[in-house]
Formats: sequence, structure tokens, C-alpha cells
Amino acid sequence: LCKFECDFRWCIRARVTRKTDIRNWSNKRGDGKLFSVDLMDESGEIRATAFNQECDRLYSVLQPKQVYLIRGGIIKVANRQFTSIDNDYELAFSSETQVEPCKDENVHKLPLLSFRFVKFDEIPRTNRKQLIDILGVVEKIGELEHKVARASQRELLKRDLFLIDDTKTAITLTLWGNEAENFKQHGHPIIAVKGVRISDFGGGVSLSTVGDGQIHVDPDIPEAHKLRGWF
DNA sequence: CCCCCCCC
Repeated sequence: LCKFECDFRWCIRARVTRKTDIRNWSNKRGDGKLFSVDLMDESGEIRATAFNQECDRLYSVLQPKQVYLIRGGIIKVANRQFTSIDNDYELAFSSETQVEPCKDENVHKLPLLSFRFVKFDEIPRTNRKQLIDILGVVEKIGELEHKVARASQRELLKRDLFLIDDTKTAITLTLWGNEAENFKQHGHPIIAVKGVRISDFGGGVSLSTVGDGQIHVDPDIPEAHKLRGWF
């Protein structure tokens, strides 16, 4: 792979493990809209983003959990500050990008989910510049709270989840916006969350979600079954 | 090309 943006004739067969909503942005360089997908094949995972025309063209084509053949597009260096995906590169779809559903009978072998969990007792020593994946039992579900951001004066919705894992370490995870509002679980679900931020406010360590669509409740993965047995 | 992610 080259170190600058380039448009190779590459082809991958991969499952969509996460799809974001469409988001609009506006800054001094311009404005536009985008969505992104996380793609997984036998070798690992990579994030791909569709901007503007490609956002319109591909948003309804790419669906969560489905497998696609994807050809061509821009390969660029990933910024680990904004993803927990273990890949030095990211993709951006271009007008050259071709996407078609893959009907191959072997596609079921591609896993639905992929995580690199950090145990709670390791979080205090973990690099703050990278997002992490976490797995925990929800010991207590906080109420939905209304806040106002000091800097922007925006109204915020938040909800704290009080988690514990099998290192017997407790930690608080703060959900925001739709995720806070829509968390309607009861009892003690196990949650797996990809790409959470570590926060050091007030001397203690806590966690905060970024973005949307990444909380998996009672995921059907071996680590979750093991944690359920422990709890 | 996004990359803001907030509060105590």
C-alpha cells in the first residue's frame, strides 16, 4: 500500500459489521454528508466512508450483517484516535467503487462481530489516544438526564451505565443522545461496545461512547457467555 | 473530504 491517497483496483469480500446514520458536516474547508461502514473479512476489519455522491449512491445498498464484493476506491492512512479498528488504513468510496451483494455459500463463515476487549483493570494503564472495545455486566442503569453543554449551550441527553467485569473492577460508561434515550434494557444485561473513549475527569477513570449504533446487548460471543457464567 | 461527542 502506498502512503498517499490512491485509487487501486482492489477487491474485497467483506461483511458489514457496523453502519452509521448519515451525518452532515460543515467546517472551514466546506460541508457535506457522509456515512461509514465497518467491514470484516477473514483477515480482519477496516472502516470505509462514503462521502456526498457516494453517500447517496451507497447508503441503501450497504446493509448491516450482509456480505458484499467491493471493488475500487481510495486507500488512506487511518487515524487511530477516532477508531478502535485494528487497521493502519481506511477506505473511502469513490465514483469508481463497485458494490454488489455476495451470495457465496461460504459467507456464513465470516463472523458477525469482532472486538478487541480491554479488561476493566487494564483501562487506567491504557493509551488515552486510542478508542477501546469493552465488555461488561450492567450492574445498574442510570436515569436519563438532561444537560446543557457549557461551550456550545447545546442540550444534551445522557445516561450512565454502571458496569463490572470479571476482573471485579467497576467502571461507569456514559451514553449520549439517542443511545442514552433508547437504552431500555432491564435487569443485568451484558453489553459489548466498540470504540469507547477513556475519560479522566475528577481523578477517577470512566468511559464515554462516541458516535452511534455500537452497543451490542447480550451479544452471542464466547466472551459474553463466559462473563455471564462468572456473574 | 469526517474526526464534534458534550455533564458532573
